[in-house]
Amino acid sequence: MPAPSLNRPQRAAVRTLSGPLLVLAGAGTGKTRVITYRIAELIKHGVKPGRILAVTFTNKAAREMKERALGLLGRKRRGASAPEISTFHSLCVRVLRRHITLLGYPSAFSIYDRGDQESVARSAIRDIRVGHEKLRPGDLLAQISAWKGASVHAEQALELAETDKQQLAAMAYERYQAALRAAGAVDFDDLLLCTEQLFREHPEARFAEASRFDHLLIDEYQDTNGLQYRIVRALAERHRNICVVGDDDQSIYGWRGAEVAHILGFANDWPDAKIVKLEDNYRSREPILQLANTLISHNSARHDKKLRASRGGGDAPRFLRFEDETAEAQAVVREIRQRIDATGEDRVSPSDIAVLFRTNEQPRAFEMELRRERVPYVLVGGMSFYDRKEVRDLLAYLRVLANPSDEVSLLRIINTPPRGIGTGTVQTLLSDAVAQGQPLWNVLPSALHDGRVPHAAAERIELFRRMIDAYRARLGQEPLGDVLRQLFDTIDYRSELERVYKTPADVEARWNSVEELVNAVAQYAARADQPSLLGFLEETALAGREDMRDDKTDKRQVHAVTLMTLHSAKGLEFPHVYMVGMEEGLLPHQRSVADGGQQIAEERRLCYVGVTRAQDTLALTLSKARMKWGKLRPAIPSRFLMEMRGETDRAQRIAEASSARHQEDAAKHDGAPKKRAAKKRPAKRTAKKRSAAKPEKKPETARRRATGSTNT
DNA sequence: CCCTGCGCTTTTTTT
DNA sequence: AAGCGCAGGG
Repeated sequence: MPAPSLNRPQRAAVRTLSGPLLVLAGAGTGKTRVITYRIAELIKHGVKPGRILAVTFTNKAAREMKERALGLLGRKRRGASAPEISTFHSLCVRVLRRHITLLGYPSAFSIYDRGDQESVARSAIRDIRVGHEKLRPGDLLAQISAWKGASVHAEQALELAETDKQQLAAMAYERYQAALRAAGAVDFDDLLLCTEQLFREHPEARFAEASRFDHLLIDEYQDTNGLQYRIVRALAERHRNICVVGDDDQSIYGWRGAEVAHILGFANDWPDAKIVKLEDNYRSREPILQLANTLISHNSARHDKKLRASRGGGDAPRFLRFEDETAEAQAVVREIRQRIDATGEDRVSPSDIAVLFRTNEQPRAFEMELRRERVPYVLVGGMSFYDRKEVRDLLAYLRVLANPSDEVSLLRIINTPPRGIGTGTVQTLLSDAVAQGQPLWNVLPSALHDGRVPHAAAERIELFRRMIDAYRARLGQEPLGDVLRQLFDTIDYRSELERVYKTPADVEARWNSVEELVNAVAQYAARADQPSLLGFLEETALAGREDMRDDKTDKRQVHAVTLMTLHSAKGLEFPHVYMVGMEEGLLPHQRSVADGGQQIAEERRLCYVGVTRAQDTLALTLSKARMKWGKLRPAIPSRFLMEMRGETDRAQRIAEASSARHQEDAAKHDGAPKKRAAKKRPAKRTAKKRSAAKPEKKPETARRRATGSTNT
């Protein structure tokens, strides 16, 4: 790796080897490079690598940083201990593995991902409903996440809840959390929440963890939430060697509880902090940076800084408008094709191109066109390997082996493949489990004596239970890969695939995933120091959204156009960027238009992040109309397009038009349920049936009702 | 118990 | 347009 020289402020940051250090750095100024060089510098000055902890935003960033830091030190050091570089979540998992029993969780706790969380959320809200005021799993999870980010536990949420919806969510939160605890499971937020609680309630554990490191470095500090902030403080208060790096203009995770106040208040938290500003942008050509600077200047509450472009020249960014999203995708993809096919200096490698968008439904049209034009592409954050149904099924088996209390996983596999244990039987057993306050797994043996469970089903359950137990017993004894292969053989998953999927090609594709999973386990077993099923599951849970580190996929990706959301693009750069769907309702997103102020500012930062990803060329595209639920809707150009060109008045008018339209939509949305309720007889009937138990939708009654149903 | 088809709802970003 | 829940037949 060539070592480009550092400029003066960068050097100053790298050479500050102790004490609190804040690096306030704009986009493309070499933030990550400062951290990497500083790690290498510390080691050169005799700090043991193992005493350094660096925290990054993604696992991918962590891997890359580790590579580079070790590269700077030369190969001979590779054998020695390495600095610890990981995400907050990985860090917390490791802490919790050592201490979580102090909090009453099993040491083999499961980590629930989004899909698992939705299952739990769904059953938590099942009968919490007042009038037409209902809660959707997604809404509940968002609210819970917001509370957890602010360290609000379930019991406190009830008191804090203000709106009716929040009241409902608070009640569901209690159930949700109870279900997780009963399953010996934690969700992603719990990883942080539990760690914070551990540090607060068990000083000896905090001391042990804080003593592992003498230097702490944190990248993307503007995106830390309250939990992360307190964990950082707990870890750094002893040695005070804390270096944080970030850019307040790139704070885009406010919805997850991130607060810019943490980076802006760093100097207050650590009064002796040294502050370094980086304002020389080495990434983007001057006209691109100009656009970005003008755009972000529309945000009022920010640390004022102007980025200087060190790369002059370059084309002015283009603004392109199309009839609809199909035309938009066609035009962009056709242009990409031409750039790839060009000869000589104009030739562009697919991997130098990125298409950035706001929401996950946008790439659909682009995928279609890219396939049609046979342009290689990678969709980042889309359906990953670990989201495939067959992989999730088999992973559920593994998770039950590791932790039989894991109810979501147990429910998923108890009749997959179908083995004659129907929903009726499962419901009976589930209510037994609830009545006895036991995990479902523990009441399975009682099925044989439970008169309500059909004899045939009870026998199937017993077979299933013994099978799982037998494999559990083999876990520590035989190689992991062998055990799993035989397990998948025993349940005859191959036949299940043949039954469900009609064409041989489908079956083959699905079976390939199964084999890939077995391979992934084998690879893990070969790589890990002390391979364990738990370790494997932990890796898949934390890195699941990323692509598997499969050589084949890696090679394909090297030559592919990147499709991703603006959020995933943070920290990356591409020579050629297309920002698509630059419309009101998408960017800024509808839900931010509703709230105005704060939220629009975050959308503006998101747009800023997008623009500053581009090195050489940038195209911003939009459609005049866009399909929504099968209907074509006219679109308003994004106010940000006007803002970045300095047309502030026009931007203002668009903002007004956009809110007006949002009001209309909201009115329509509110009116619709009335119509539906009036139109539909069946709806009335259900309402009548329930009416005996269902009073008006008052908050207090709502609480009583839903609390009552918690017991059932 | 298991499968199919119909109708209803659907509005963001992710470790 | 698509995924989910529910009803009805094998």
